[in-house]
Amino acid sequence: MKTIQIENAWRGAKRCKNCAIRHLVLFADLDQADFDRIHHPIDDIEFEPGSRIYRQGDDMPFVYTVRSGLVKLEQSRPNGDKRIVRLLSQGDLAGLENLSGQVAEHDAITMDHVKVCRIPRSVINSLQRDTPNLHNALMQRWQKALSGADNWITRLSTGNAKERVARLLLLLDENSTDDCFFLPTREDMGAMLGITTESASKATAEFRRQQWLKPLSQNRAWIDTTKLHRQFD
Amino acid sequence: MKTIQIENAWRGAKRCKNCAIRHLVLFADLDQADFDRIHHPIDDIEFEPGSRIYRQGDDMPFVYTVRSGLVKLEQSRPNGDKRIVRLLSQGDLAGLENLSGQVAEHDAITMDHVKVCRIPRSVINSLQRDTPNLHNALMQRWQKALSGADNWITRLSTGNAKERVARLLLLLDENSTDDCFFLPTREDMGAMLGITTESASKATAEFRRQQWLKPLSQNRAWIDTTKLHRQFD
DNA sequence: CGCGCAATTGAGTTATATCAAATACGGTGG
DNA sequence: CCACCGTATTTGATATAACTCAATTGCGCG
Repeated sequence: MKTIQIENAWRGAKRCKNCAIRHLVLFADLDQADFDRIHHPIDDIEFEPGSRIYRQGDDMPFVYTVRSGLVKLEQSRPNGDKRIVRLLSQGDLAGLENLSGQVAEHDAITMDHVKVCRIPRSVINSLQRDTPNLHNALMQRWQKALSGADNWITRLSTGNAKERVARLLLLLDENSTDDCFFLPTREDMGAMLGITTESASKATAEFRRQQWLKPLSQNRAWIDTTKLHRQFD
Repeated sequence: MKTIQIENAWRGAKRCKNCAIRHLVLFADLDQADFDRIHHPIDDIEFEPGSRIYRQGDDMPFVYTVRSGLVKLEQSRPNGDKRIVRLLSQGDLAGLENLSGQVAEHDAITMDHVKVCRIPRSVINSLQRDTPNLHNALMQRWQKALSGADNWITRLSTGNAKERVARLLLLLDENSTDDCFFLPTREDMGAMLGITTESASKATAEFRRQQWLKPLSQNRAWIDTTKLHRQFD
């Protein structure tokens, strides 16, 4: 469990410019000259569900681009229980705070099977000097993260338990490209919403009875967005 | 009520470089040449308590540096009630999202008597091209805002009502340069913590009975940080 | 088939929201 | 300076929602 496989070590990032999801990632607007400036390896890494990408307090000279799957950022409280403060999916950056040399503020843990690119801080910093486009891309990530954090408070940490679960499902559904989406464990729901595992379970169970939520395969589900939205948002 | 006074219109920002709190603000590391590049007015504005600096949805070509006082950023929920998602104090930036041309995501409302500098987006954007120091300063603001948002979730939106109030008081105390700090209304406490006004009131009243909290003048208070921390954090 | 973990369900307890009333406070005008 | 008014705060009683604890069910995997 929680093994890490390094698939490809791209010495010099020769294949970054052919990346299938390059339009989504930090390097979207880089040109050939920019890629030539990358002199440190960008590694392509896969994680199985439940792996820890990095740990709160780690001093790591990397940021991670999520290529596929879902990653949770969670903080531990002094009493030991954890609160999930953000979800990352395709195109998002994990470990932004590492860019300015600060230690990681969260545990980053995969919920799915996850593929990431591990980008050395030095690559970002050296590119920043020469490529204004990277600045814009970075600023957009900051902005998206911050606006997501605000939403997390307003939508997921406000109202009663059923409302919160409903809004979480709607959020997961919105962010999914598919017509179904990843359904977290009840424990993770609780840690995201600031409610207990049992309360999360009771809410999802009721939604299923109402036919507003239909579990499909393992960890995947579909929701009737119209009905859920009308009831709770 | 809610009047706005423009104190000084600094055509060209001639006095920015003599700003008393320049070491705290976005322009900390700018040099003479940088200041010479500022060709749009940076206005110094004062607000009385309860004024709205900008409104959710506004498309404003400005960011605001808080020079003194306390500003709350709040979002309205569809049902009409509001949730405060962040507090800004000296040196913080309000309206960061305006930099990338997006509309304001919050109402920005003063809790105190507040002084801000209103900086046109164009000033930031043109300086960004030439001064890498500004980039670093901006990135630090993004990072601080994001880390504050995470704390907001982990510390202020988790646990029971008394814990939340205690942690809010501790946070306000930490951020205060003084040995006393600004004590929000119970309604604002509720909007920050996701609890009702009455619950916020009951918690603060009990803390006062326990002598852990001592109101001083209007809106100002002192806490026994050791005792509060031992009890609730 | 049975094991282990996650999810569900239920009963009992506690905390918080709700509603209503009383009190304190600051500001205003006489 | 004092009386009054509106607002914020405090307090209490009750209803409701969430938590806690425990037991049961469901499910995937070996």
